[in-house]
Amino acid sequence: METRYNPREVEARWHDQWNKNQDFAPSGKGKPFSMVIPPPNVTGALHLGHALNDTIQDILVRYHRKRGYNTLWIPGTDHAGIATQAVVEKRLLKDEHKTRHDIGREALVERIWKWKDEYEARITRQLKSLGISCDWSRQRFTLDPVCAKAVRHAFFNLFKKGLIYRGKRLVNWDTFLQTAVADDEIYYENVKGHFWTFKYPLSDGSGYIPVATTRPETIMGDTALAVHPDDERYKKFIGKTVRVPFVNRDIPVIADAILVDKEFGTGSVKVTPAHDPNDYATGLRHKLPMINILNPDGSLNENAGEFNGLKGEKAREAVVKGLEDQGLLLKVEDHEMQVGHSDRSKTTIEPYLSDQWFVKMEVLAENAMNAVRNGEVKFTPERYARSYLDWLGEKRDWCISRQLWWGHQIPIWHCDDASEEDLKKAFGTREDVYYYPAQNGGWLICSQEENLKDGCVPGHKCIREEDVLDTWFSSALWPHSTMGWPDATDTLKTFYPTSVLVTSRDIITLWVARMVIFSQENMGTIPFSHVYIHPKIMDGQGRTMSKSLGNGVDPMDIEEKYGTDALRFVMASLCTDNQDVRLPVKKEKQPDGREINTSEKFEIGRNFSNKLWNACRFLYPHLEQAGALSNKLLPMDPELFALEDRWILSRLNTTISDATRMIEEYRFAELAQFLYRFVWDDVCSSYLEIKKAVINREALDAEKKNAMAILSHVLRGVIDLLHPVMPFITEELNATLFPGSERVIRSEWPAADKSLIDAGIEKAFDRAFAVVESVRGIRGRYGVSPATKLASVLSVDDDATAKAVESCKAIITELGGLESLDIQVKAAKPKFSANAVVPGGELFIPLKGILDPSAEKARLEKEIEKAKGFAAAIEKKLSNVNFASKAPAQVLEAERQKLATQKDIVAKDEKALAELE
RNA sequence: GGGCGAUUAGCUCAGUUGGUUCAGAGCAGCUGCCUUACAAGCAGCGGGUCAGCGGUUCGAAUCCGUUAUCGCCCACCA
Repeated sequence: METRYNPREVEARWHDQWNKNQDFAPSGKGKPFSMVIPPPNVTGALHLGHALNDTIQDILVRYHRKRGYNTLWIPGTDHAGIATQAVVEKRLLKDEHKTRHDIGREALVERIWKWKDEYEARITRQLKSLGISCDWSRQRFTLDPVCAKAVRHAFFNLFKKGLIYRGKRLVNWDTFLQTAVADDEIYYENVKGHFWTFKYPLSDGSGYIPVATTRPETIMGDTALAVHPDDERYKKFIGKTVRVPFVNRDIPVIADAILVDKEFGTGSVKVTPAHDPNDYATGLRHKLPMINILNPDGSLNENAGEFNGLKGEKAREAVVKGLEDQGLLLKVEDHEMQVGHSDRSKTTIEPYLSDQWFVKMEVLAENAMNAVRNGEVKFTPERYARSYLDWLGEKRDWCISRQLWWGHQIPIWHCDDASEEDLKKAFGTREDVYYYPAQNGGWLICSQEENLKDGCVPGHKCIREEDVLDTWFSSALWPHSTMGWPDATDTLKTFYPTSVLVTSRDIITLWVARMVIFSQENMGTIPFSHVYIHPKIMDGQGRTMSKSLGNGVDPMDIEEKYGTDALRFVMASLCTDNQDVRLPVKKEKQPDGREINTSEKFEIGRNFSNKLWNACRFLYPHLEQAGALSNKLLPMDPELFALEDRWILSRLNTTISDATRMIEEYRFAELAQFLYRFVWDDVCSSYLEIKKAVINREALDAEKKNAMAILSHVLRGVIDLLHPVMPFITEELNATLFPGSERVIRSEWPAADKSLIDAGIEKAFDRAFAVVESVRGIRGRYGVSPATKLASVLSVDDDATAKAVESCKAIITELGGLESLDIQVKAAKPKFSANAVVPGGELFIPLKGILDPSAEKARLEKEIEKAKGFAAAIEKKLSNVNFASKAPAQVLEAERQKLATQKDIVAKDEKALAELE
């Protein structure tokens, strides 16, 4: 074995092995455990957030596989509609100075597919490199034929039930991409603007009502002027009409207490239902006309009269000037406001009235809420159930249409001039076609088929809807579409619903909630019973990692630098109950000249791998000598057990039960920490060091052989327990130390043997360890090298203690580097010796010529003072009547014990002080 | 504006039902070691009024209230 763990070479080998043996495929035996991967967007490469998400899932999958579950994890990627189209369009513009309209729908979509192929391949490479054990033979893409079929069927079902409708709605319009953008794809920015107050003239010429606005250019779209019903200033105008400047339309003055705040501005509001969300709601309340004054590109249209064709700031200036010319402008104030911008194009969002498709949420949302309320779907941490419920509780209809070219084209055909008879004749009793009359005449025909052929309604034109579906529509089907729904596949039968969904908090509403909804609709059941929400990784300053900030970390860089297991270990360590975790990022030049983002936080993972590796490397020849390098564990002989042997077995079994619990409870940071402690502290620092003398014996005596048997048991456990987190190194070590045994990915998860867990032994060990620490402390104080073997005397208070300590003698002499340990009841302090008070006794180490009496005096005095102070505090507490009467007996006893200990320290140190000269 | 988190050592974070030697880990710092498994290591040391204030309690990092700062989600002011 090499002196350092070499991840690259080992990882390559195990990728091959797992692949060759199809270890990631379901075993076909046992209870099912299944998951679907949250499909990464094909917009770009994976980042650290994915690494974390996928590591956690893989831990769960590998654990359950080892527990004997029939385990399936389905991988795949998401077409990410608008995001992907936007990156490809941006590139088109940059490289060729062309827009999508220059090359047309077909050519653009073709280019996006190419992009997708490139990035899907890259993402898949990254995922595989992480060692995650998905069944790659089932890899899906949200736009592939299997998923497309599911989408058509889901749409069809909802359409037939009347849960999908088409309507005019105010949407967030991206004037650059010319598409509706979802609320969550908008960010707000503070923009310095103005607040214009002008006169709204009454139609009858009797005066005006002052009104203030930040958007004067929308005035041509006004269809009412609203005031507060209780506003004395304007009460008298309610029911009258005012005249819209420029277009000379009369519009009513209405009373609306929801829209209008008496105290704000002029206390009057111009209502433009087609171009403002609040006005839109007001328009619906008062049944106002909605006049669209914008073209899709954001310029004013013919409804704007003389301003037709003007856009943005120009339009605004022209309108303000017009108002001024007519003497209507009263004042201009500076005003800062929040303006919505499209996340994709970074341009200003216009509220815009357009034809869109919606899913009715009323009933669907209620059902999905119930699933969480009644505990069918459980969130971990629990608090996240709240964001889910709050969001669904709004029951806002979901706008599912997008004016894009990349995505699932809506399976609707418009037929404007056919009669119902024509349709009946064309489609007869077909169950895969459903139609109903459109609001403004004609028919909407929905088909489960891929494409209705031209001439499907003889003599009438059927034109396919151009819009595509919101990406989340196909993502919402992911758990069952990946398993082949709507076909009744064996996979669905065996593995649906899935067991756990692992994701991050930002898509609880967008994705998690919608999966529940669609699963309930399509499958009649929930899609998963547990949702584990893991923290989000931020940079050292608490900022989201992003391309634009340049603070993102590429998992593959980390794998190369530290090893994949190291990356995975650190990912698990980050998974606390927290909502964010910070990872300080550091730029670093690589030997090849490349600059990468990395973090010192990964060192612990690499060091840990190396530690484990070296422990095994050390033991290897000795295990070989003992005949333990085999797929059969050497039997242990309990007769020969020393204290440390029983201790390490107790620790092992405690760790088994802890680790199991941690995974079951999604406490991955603790899992990583427990395993780290066990391997580093218990096995390496303690057990191996204690046993070193035995291990290094040349001859294989019974004691050594037993030690090697114990160590193989311990290593067997470590390898199995660590495997879900660190799959590569554990397979490699298993193959080395237990040749011929089953691969760790398949071997059984260990069960804790409760009979070997012994708190008494762990306590005895702790006492021995306290003595060791005293020895080390004395060495540190006097700079005595650990290589210098020391003679020592351990004075104990009574025979019982002497006997107990005798059983730990090996521990103390080995770890303390002692030449001798003379255990005596109430021993006299040897001359020139340093002392240390330990539980039940006192340790003396003669240090003639080294001991510095004055330094020793100062130390003892300090220690005495400290112990006295502490003792006084405890006495005070004990003398408190309330404490004595109310605290539980255990606590009282513990306090008395502590007091005795402190008093003991004082007595012994004082004696030592007296004997110093 | 509504909701949810966070605030503990220089940095990143633990601290599971309130028990005081329970203030911890890793990293960073300092001291000493190439002690034949591991310098990606070993041994030791220093370092924190647990954000502030108030309350409950015999007892609070832990429970309640409140303030401050930071972050996230949702809704958004004509």
